[in-house]
Amino acid sequence: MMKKLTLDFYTRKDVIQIARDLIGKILVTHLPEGITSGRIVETEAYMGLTDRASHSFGGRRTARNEHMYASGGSSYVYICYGMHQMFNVVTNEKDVPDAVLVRALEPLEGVEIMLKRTGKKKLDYTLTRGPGNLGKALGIHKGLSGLDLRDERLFIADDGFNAKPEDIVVTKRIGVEPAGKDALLPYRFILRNNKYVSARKS
DNA sequence: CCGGGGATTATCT
DNA sequence: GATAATCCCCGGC
Repeated sequence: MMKKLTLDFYTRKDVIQIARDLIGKILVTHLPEGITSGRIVETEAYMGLTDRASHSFGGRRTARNEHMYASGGSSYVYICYGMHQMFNVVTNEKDVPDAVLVRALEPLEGVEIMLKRTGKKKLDYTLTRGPGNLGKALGIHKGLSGLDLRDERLFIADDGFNAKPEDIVVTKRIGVEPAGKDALLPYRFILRNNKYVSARKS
C-alpha cells in the first residue's frame, strides 16, 4: 500500500539521515501523460550553508536556488548543463537550505510513458539511472520546482519496502570535484546491488 | 575497460 | 564570457 510521506519526515533537521531514509521510497509524478513512478535507489545530501558543493553555500541566495530556502517537504528543480532537469527534496525548516538530490530510480509504473518521454526503445538500466535521466523519464521540469511533495502531481510515498541497514551503501558524491575537500564527504547513499544505481566509481 | 570531449543553454559574474 | 550537483559516444588499449 502506498502512503504519501508526511511533513514530519521532511522537516527533520538531519538532511543526511533523510537522504538515507529516502532510499527505497517511491517517487511519483502524475502529469497529463499519466502516472509514472520509481523506487529511489540513489540519493545525495547537500548541507545548505556549510557545504561547498551546495548551491546555497554560505547563504548564497538567487532566483535559481530560492526554493532551497522553502520549508522541508517541497521540491527544488534546477537545470544543469543547460539541459538536465535535476530533482531535489527540500528538507529542514524554512530558510535553512538543505536538500537531497535524487540520483536514480528503479522504474515501477508508467514505463511506456517514460520510454516515450526519453525516446528510448525498451526498458533498460539507462532509463532512470542518473539525475538527468530520471528527471526526463518522469517528466520533471523547472516548472514543478517549489511544489509541496504531497501534491497530486509530484509526491513521494512509502509502500512498505524497508531496506536493511546493511544494504544501504555510503560513498562520496558524484560530479562535485570543484567543492574541494567537501567533495569527499560521505553524503551519497545507494541501494546495494541495484542495477539502476549510477555506475560510476565512488 | 577506460579516458576524453562534445552537446547545449540557464545562470551568474 | 565562463561555468555547470550530466550524459553519451567514440577511440584506444
